[in-house]
Formats: sequence, structure tokens, C-alpha cells
Amino acid sequence: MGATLQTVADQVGVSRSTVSNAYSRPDQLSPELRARILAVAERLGYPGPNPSARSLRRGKVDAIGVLLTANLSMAFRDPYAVAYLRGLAEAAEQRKTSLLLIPLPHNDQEGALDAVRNAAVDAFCVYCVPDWFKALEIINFRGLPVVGGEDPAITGQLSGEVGFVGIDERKAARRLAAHVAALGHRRVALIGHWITDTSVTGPVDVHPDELRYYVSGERVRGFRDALVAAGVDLADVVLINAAENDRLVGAEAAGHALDRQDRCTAILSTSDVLALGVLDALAVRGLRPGRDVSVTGFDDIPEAAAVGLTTIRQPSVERGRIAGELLLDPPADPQARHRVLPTTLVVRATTGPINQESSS
Amino acid sequence: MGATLQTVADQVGVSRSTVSNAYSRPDQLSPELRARILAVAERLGYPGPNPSARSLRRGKVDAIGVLLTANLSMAFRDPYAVAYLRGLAEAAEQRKTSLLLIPLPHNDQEGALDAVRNAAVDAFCVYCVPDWFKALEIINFRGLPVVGGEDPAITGQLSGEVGFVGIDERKAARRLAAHVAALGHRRVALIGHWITDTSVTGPVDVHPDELRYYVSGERVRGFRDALVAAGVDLADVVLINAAENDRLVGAEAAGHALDRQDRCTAILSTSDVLALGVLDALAVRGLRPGRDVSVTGFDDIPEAAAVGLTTIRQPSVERGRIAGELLLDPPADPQARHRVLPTTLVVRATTGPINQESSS
DNA sequence: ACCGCTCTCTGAATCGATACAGTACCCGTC
DNA sequence: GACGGGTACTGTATCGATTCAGAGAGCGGT
Repeated sequence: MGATLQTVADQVGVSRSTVSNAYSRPDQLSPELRARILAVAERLGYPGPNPSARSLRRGKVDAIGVLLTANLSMAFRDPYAVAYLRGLAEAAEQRKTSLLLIPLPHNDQEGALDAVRNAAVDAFCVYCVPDWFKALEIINFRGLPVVGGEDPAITGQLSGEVGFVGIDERKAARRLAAHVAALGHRRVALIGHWITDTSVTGPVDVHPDELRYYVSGERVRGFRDALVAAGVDLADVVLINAAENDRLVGAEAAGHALDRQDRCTAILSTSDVLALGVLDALAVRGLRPGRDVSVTGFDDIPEAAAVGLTTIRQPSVERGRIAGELLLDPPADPQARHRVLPTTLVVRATTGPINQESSS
Repeated sequence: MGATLQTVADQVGVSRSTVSNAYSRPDQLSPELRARILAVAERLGYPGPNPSARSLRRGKVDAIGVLLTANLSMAFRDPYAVAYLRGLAEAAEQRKTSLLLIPLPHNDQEGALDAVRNAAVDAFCVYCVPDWFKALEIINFRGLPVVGGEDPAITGQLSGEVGFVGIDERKAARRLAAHVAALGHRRVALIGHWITDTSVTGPVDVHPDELRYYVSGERVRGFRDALVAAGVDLADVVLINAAENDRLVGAEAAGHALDRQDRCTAILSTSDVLALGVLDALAVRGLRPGRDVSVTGFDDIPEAAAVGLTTIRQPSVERGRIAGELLLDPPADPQARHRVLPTTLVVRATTGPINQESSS
């Protein structure tokens, strides 16, 4: 109970340094002595160097902090986040680095920020964290390297070592909406995750330039760009806030678009998860996706292919892997620390030409 | 750069202790002084108490280590593991505790064990880690609390504070195999994850009592129990090892069972993920699941319902949540630290009565 | 016999914070 | 005016390791 380096050193009759070396620098002492030390350590029940003490002295903990979504357990519901995490884990695994998943409790901004302040890590990986959550500032204040996938403008202001791996959100969204507009849709609903609020799901009346959460905001702005370019009257575009990135919430949001007299003919969501909920909502009302109402998602999670969802594909596992690599082996060239990955428009069955009959 | 408690203390003109209190025990000093201290700290760029130093002194890090599958990134491929992790994250989140995902690199036993030795955590949660990986021993040696879901016999030998949350693997497997036997199947193949080897997928000739990985071993033994009870000749039972818990590997393993002249009429796998691969293998060969060959899985992941897979349902999110609760709020009563959760046989379309025509 | 070199091992300084006993002072009370 | 009881802050010991300059020994070469 409570054996330390010193205890072992005293027993063996060598200095503490030597015992330390036995564990951390085997080449610094003779193999025989090392064997003797380890044997005594085992006998005394010495569990090896205390990790906290070691990292205090070394100034390094071999772990990177992961900030995933506003709320950790939520992240495990989103297949895209899981895939991202997998890529991150692959990169970390190869470099013997642990991943510290930091809890971000709901309804406790201050507590969440404390968690970021107190995390024992060498760097941070931030994914899908809303702008109003001041995590980046704290990380910056701590002077730790960080890789994010959000607003490049914000990360550009940080002083520490910063990386970026993401996509051109707005451009991809534009491509998707252009496809929908080209099919003839003119009355459209846009469902955006967290664009105004994290507590209420429903229609909102905000100018797209004032949307809050960067990722969704850019996607919605991209949608609008394309719709305007196609000559759609913005008065016919309904904007709906989704309080969570969740299938049930997606269905609820879709309800607000479907249960009104001038029903829209297309619903664009800022994520596949929400779009799956939209499809549920259609099913409940006996509407056919791609015929009565066109539906699109974003991300291209595996289930999207299964249900034939038209969406934007963005790299998932690879994105996580690159994030990990940027943190663990930062390229000298700052240019190389800013990676914009390609996206693809994937057209499937949930989008189709406007149906004269039911849109009348 | 490099500001510490002392730096701040000197600037403000108070003692180091007081600055420490300003952060960790606000009730120990006047609000005015605290405000002044925090202001100076901010100005000096002091990022708050160093997490390593704090945890060294406190003897606590507010993190629990997670050992997930032999290989971390693999865990994110298994929907069951992800669900488990979600439950764990929920429990951790409520108690402001972080989750340290520990990398367990392939082909590096020693490195993996070091990772367990060096992890800065207060406790461990072990899930689906094979017996031959001596992680439990190390954790025990470190004297940290642990909750596992594997072999209760092993965990029973540990001296530290130990919890268990799992299911009666063998009983559940028995129920499943009894269902298959009752449908008339007599030539059966069993696919087991890691039952002999982690490098080769294919038929093996081992007595079930000598299988390696506890979870799969128990499941296979349960299968055999029921088959024997139903009068099946064990000579007609093929045992196939799966080198990974992976869909592709499942398909490969199934190939070994299907591409032989005395083709089996039922294939039982130790996990849903493997069973999905088995279904792929059937599809490739133009065989109908539930008609030509009956197929079963284990776990009841969401996709199982989608494809109509007969399987055993076991709690996933709940299992993770309970594991977290046992670690973070250990019940005083040792009995309550051993939780065996219920399982259900879920019969769907992939099992059916033996088909006279194609089994002849 | 002496130089220089490698190989092992030692000692002191250091990493940055927290716990706890203790001091100083103020205020009200009998 | 002595005393009890708070409140606000300080000082010191301590958590457990790593680092690095350097000491001493052994050894081949000249």
C-alpha cells in the first residue's frame, strides 16, 4: 500500500533515479540491476510510476481531449460523430495516445467550461461544438494546440497552434439545394440544427446571416444561396429550428412544415439524422418521399444509403484521422494544417421532380 | 508563459494558498479578494491550476479508464460497443467525470499493457477484453476499482473493489440454440469470435471447454449444451473461428461453412455483426436466410431488426450506464455490485423450420 | 603510469498544486 | 476586560516522479 519509487529504491539499495530509469529508460542501467529492481517492485506491490506525478514532471500526458458535440452522450447517437471518433482513435492508437472524452453536461455552461479548463491533456480536438460555447477561448488561453472543424474565421484568431479539418459547408449545401431547385421545387422548408435555440423545435423568423451555430448556419446559407439563384421567392421558404440533432426531433420539425395548408414540396435538413426523422414524418402522413415531398440530408451516414436518402457525402473516418494526425504530428508548414476535404452530392430516391398533382 | 499559482500570488501580494482557494474553494476567502485574484490571473495569462499537479496532490483525477475491445478503433465499428459507451458517457456526464479511452494497439501486447499501467484514472471499465490480455491483473495490481462484464470467476479473484455488469451468456446462448434445434436443424455451424485465434478465420477443432475468449466461449458452450440436449450429433457441428468481430470476417467465416458438400442448415454466430456477414455470404450464394439456411446473431443491434435477424437481445446503453454507476457510486453492499441483466430471445425471419428440399 | 572514454549509477533541484494547522483580527457578550 | 466564536488568510509539509550534471569504476591504448 502506497509504495513509491523511494520505497523500492530503499529496498534494493539504489537511488530513486535508478529505479525511475528501470521503468522509463531501460538503456540507462544494466539489465541485471533492472531485473532485480523490477522483481523487488513486484514484491512490494509497486504499481509503476504514478501517472499524475510523471506527467507533472514531464509536462506531457499523452492524451488529447475530445470535445464532441455540446453533450457527450449525444455524440454516440450520431453515426457521423462515431465514425469521426473512429478515425481519431485510429490515429491516436498508432501513437500510443489516449483520448480523453470530456463530459459537457447539459444546462451547465460553467461546469462544462470548467471541464475544459481542468482536463489533463496535451491538445484538443473540437468537433461540432457550437460557437456560443466558449471552449475554444479557454483552450487558447491554456495555450494548447487545437484542431477544429468549425468556423475557420474564429480559429484564425487563436494564438496557439491551430489546425483545421473540415469541408466547405456552404458550397456543399449550395450544390445540394441547386439539385433540389433544378427539380422544380419552389416551396421549400429548411430544417437547421441549433440555428436559433437549443430548447425549442419549430419555425423561426431569422435572417440567415444571423444564425448561430456555424456549421448549420453555413449550410442553411448555402441552401438559400442556391434557392435565390434559382429564382425561388424567399417568402416561400420556411426555416425551422431543431433543438437537437436527433431523429425524433427531425420528425417533429418536419411536422411543422408538413401540417400547414401551403405544404412545401421539399425539405432540406442540415444532417442525415434529422432527415431520417423527416422521412418518418412523411411515412406517418402517408406521403411518399421523392414523389410527394423531396427530402435531403447531409453527411451520408450508412443509413442514408439504406433508405435511399439524397445527401452530401463528406469524409467521416478520414476527417477524424486527419484531425488526430494534425495534432500528433503537426506539419511544419502552417498551410498544411488547414485541410479542406472534398464533398460529393449523392442523389438517391428521396428527391424527385416536383409532382404536379400533389403540389397543386 | 509559465505562470503558476506563485506568480499570481506574488503579483496580488497574497499567499499561494489563497490563490489556490480562489479557484478550488471560493468560500474560503472574501469575494472581493477572489475577484482581484482572478483578474490578475487573467492578466498574467494564468490558465488555472495545472491538472497534473492538482491530481497528484489530490490523488484523484476524475476520469475513468475505458478498455474497449482488444483494439480501440475496432470498438467504434460495433454498434453494440457504441451503445455501451453511450450509457457509460451518460453516467460519467452526470458526475463530471471524463472518460479516458485507452489505445490498445494491435500486435503490441506489451505496449498495450503499458498503456493500462500508465493511464491516469481513478477506476477502470473493462468491456469485451479477452482473457489472455492481462489487463485485469495490472488494474488489480494498481489497486484501482474496476467494473467488467467478463468472466465473474476471474474478477472474483481480484482483491480490489470490483463490480460486474453482464448477462448469463451461456444461458442466453442455450435459449437461442434450443430455438434453432426445435426447428429441426441437425447440421449446424457455430461461428465464434476469437475462440482460438485472432489471426486466422476458419474451421477449428477444439473442445468447447478449451475455448479462449470468455464471452464467445460461453456462448459457444451454451449453443452446444442446447444442441446436445436436443440430440444433435456433435460430429455434425462445425466450429469456426472468426479473427475479428467484423461483418466481412463473418462473411468469410460463413463461406467455410457453406462451401462444403454437407452444407449445414443453420449458422449460429456469437454476435450480430458476424451474423450480418453470414447473411451477406448467403446472399452471394443465392441462399435464402430462414429458408435454405437459418441464421442467428447475438446482441440485437439496431440493424438486426432491420434485416429480420433472429438474435438475443441484451441491454446495451443500460449496461454501460450501470457500469458507470457502479464505478462512480459504488453501492456499499457487495451483492449489489454484481449485476446480471436479463436477456430476451428475439425470433425474426432469419430462422425457420428445416427445409426438406434444400437440406437433402 | 596516465589519458580519455564508456558505462553505471547518484544527488539535488524541480514540476505545480493542495491540505491542514495555525495566526490575526474583529465582534458581541456577560 | 476576559472570553468564545467566526472569518480571512498564511506557512509548511507533501504528493511522486524526472532530469541532468557529475562521480566513480573499468578498460584499452600509448
